[in-house]
Amino acid sequence: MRFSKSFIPTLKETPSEAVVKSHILLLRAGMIRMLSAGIYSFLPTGYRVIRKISEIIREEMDAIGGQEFHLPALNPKEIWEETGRVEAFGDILFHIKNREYVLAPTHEEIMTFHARNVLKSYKDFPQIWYQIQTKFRNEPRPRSGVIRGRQFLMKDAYSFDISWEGLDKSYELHDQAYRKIFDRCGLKYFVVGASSGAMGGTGSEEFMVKSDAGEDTVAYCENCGYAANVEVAESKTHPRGREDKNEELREIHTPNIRSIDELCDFLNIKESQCAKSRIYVHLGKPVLILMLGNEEVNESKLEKYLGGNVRPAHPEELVEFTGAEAGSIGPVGFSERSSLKAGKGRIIADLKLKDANNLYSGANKTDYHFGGIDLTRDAKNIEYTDLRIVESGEECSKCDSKLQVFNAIELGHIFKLGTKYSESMGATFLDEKGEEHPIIMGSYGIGVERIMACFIEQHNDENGIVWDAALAPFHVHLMGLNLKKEEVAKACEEIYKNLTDKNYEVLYDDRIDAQAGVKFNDADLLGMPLQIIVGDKKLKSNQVEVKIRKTGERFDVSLEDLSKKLKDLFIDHLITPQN
RNA sequence: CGGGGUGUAGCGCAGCCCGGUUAGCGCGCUUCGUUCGGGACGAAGAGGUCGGGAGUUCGAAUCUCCCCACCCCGACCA
Repeated sequence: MRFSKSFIPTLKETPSEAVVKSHILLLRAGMIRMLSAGIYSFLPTGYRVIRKISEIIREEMDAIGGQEFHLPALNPKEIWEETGRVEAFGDILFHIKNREYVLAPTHEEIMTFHARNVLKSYKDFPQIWYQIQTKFRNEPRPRSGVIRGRQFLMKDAYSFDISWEGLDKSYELHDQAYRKIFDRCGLKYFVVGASSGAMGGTGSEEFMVKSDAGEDTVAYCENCGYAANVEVAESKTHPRGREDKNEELREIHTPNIRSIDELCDFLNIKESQCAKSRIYVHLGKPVLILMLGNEEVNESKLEKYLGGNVRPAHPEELVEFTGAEAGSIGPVGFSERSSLKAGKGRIIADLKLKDANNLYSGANKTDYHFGGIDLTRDAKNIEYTDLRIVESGEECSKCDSKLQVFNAIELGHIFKLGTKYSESMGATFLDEKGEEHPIIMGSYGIGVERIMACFIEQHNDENGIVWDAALAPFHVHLMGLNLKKEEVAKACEEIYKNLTDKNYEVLYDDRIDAQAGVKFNDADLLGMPLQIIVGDKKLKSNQVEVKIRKTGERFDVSLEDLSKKLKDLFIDHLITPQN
């Protein structure tokens, strides 16, 4: 490709809307442009990268027996109503105004629709169906360039099995395929256990890349490799325990004290002497959650424990359920009180509070707290479970090392869906005995643009992007300096033809009026793995210069040796070592 | 959806508080010349509904109100 004939609008300055590195570099390198918030156009160079990523994904999906589909993004709304997901997605789902269509945010329904019409016999299984296709999600706040958009490319795959063992196998195949895909793309990633959230299902793993631009928070143990989304992450819990001298329960007047901090200041006590209460509503009933000190409730863990969605109680409900306003709520007398109005109120406490005594907590009377609370004496039937959000530096639950907690970008997610969609949509098969069963499904996604963005996040320097050969828009960036000199132009044309004939993808900077510095800077910004620099001085001794973008290493090569040298370089140096 | 911020030429910005010739600057772009291995120099040019609408005023980029877009933090994130 000739630079002078290409649309590669590089930018010298950083556009003001870009904050994260990959976004800045994608814009500056002329690979993407924003059309609207969270909606990006891929320019030719950027789209070449997308195609390379897609091709790697195809090869690995095909290798596990996947069959590629291309489903419509425009979907009849009624299919989405079969599974109740029009409501579940809410405002995230784009609706078409002048016909009853929605823009698909994912494709479980459509794949299940096709499966139920065709996969009728146990002999038809297993199946793996996938596509690489545009998804639409009305994100309230798109951000970080292509990392979170309203329209994005996703490789989504779906497995159909007749047994749970079959699902395990399909899931395992995807796990292996995903590792190969991310390895081939040159990404450093790790795999975490995750909450399956509203997708429903029985198990899931996320493929994550550590990044400050990430929107997920994960806990990771370097020592044993334990990794989990903080939604589900566990650490070694040490209950605060009991103090020897057991105090009497006593009421304390605490005017205008609302927070644990204020309570500690007011009574001159430590956080570890306090139990914070939060009221959640689960299936219409109040549940009191007790946390040690100022620790936050992990709502994902709570939902998992209770089974079903929870929401924090509204201020009016607090008074109704407890008789007190926020800040004065506590476990003592809660169950008895709420039994009058809304059914027996459960109390669920974090494991750190297991059987603790001498605690301070709200008295369920505004502006009053209790001191000397003994959870084994003063509140009945407390359930204990892990409800904390893991923090950096806590002990790993699997070994004795310390956990790190950091942000990460989710690249891929694999789910064991089970029968959620097949049951609601009536996708069944007949087994050998002629009995009907719902198909057992899995669902597996990869964010294609995110691979590109994450790669750039991990492979850049102050001058620009540093591509590996696998994803680079071109293998070689050929530069002719001062092309007004005939011998330079002639040599460049020969090299260009020669390398192109050998199936190298060459970007030839043939701009006549661009200065050397401009070409060097654009080449570093665009970041092809190899640069070939042709200048008149070295050409006099029949040599050109080769520069390895990644290392900055440069050396002279004679024209005759050039293609052999390139071959060696591509084999030896230009693929990032895998995980 | 809550909080904060920005919107002036393709890009980056100044001007706005305190209204007043023809709205500036750097980069980029066009033409000519010189240069030619790390974003060169000189000269001459082109390019603007100052985000949109309404209002105040003799006069609005500037003041007021409404709307829109975009960014950041939070909430949300199947």
